[in-house]
Amino acid sequence: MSTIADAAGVSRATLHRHFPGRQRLIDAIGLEAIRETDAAVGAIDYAKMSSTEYLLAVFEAVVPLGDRYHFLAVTAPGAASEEVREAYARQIRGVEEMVRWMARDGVLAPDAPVDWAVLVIDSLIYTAWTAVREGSVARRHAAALACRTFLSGLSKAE
Amino acid sequence: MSTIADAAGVSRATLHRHFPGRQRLIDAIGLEAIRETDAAVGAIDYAKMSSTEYLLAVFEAVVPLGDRYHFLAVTAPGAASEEVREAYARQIRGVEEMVRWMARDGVLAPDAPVDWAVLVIDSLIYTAWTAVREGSVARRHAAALACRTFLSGLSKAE
DNA sequence: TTAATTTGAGACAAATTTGTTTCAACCTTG
DNA sequence: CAAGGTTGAAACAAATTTGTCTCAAATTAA
Repeated sequence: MSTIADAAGVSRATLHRHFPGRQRLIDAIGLEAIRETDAAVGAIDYAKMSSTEYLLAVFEAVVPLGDRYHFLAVTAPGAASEEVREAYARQIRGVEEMVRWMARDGVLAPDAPVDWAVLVIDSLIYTAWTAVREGSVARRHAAALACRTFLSGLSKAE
Repeated sequence: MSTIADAAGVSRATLHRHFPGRQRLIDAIGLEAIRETDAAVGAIDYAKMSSTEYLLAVFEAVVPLGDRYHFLAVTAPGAASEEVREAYARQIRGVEEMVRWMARDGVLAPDAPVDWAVLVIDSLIYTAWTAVREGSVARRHAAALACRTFLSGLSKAE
């Protein structure tokens, strides 16, 4: 708590005033992460695009929020309330829907398991954010690189 | 510490006897994880194979150890000693060498950044282990699926 | 069997973390 | 300016975690 207060540039007392108790803080972070992710993804107008264009747009929208996403994937399941975990599960189902869309469109290989695709997308989002963070990949290239990696991998196309 | 002792089926006192202090325990876990990973990868006879065959062999060897790998990637950097972090960095450089080998062989796309490839391999190892763990992917298929995802992605080949 | 080692349970002190409260200083708003 | 509200610093109690120690029971070795 005191580390968080310091990082927020606020006293420990104030942190407790805003979020009475550790649990409340964790839940608030989780809900905020979900809210921001939903907002970013919800702003995409998927009516106008193909499923792969949508995938790219999702990467573009979510990669910059990578740490929030990661919080939900790693910390929340262990420490957040049932409510947050449920909202996160809803988000995962959203990714699943996107994968099914791509599958229906014939974009995905028929033998690619949906669950696996969802996990790979999740991890590529976090990996792309990590790569930007540590300076391995330029911010403006990260989403496209992740998208391409998901679709065609990194081997030489031929 | 008491959670770990319980999980190990051992009393808290005994845990402290074997690893005097939290730091020593974390370091011991890190070193053991590195040792096991090195052993698994070192047993591969790369002289006989192509770079992609080697990649698959590495996935086969490391995916089953996924949680150890993840410990190094997530917990160790924050809490382990400099020694462990250094050994982990050495391991990452090993992955980097493998990627360069694939690049020299012309297997990788020339515009695929090496650092990105390394990060993707890392994350696919953990993702594959996760998928097995949660039952999304059969244990015997996980490594091959991860390898294929890395090389050609999940889109329909055409 | 006997001796040596290792273990678990429990008590204990110390350190760390958490949560609360008070009060003076500092904003905001009217 | 004046009132109402928010903040940081500090002190404080309570809870949790960590680390140590002792001793009886159990395991292992001789």
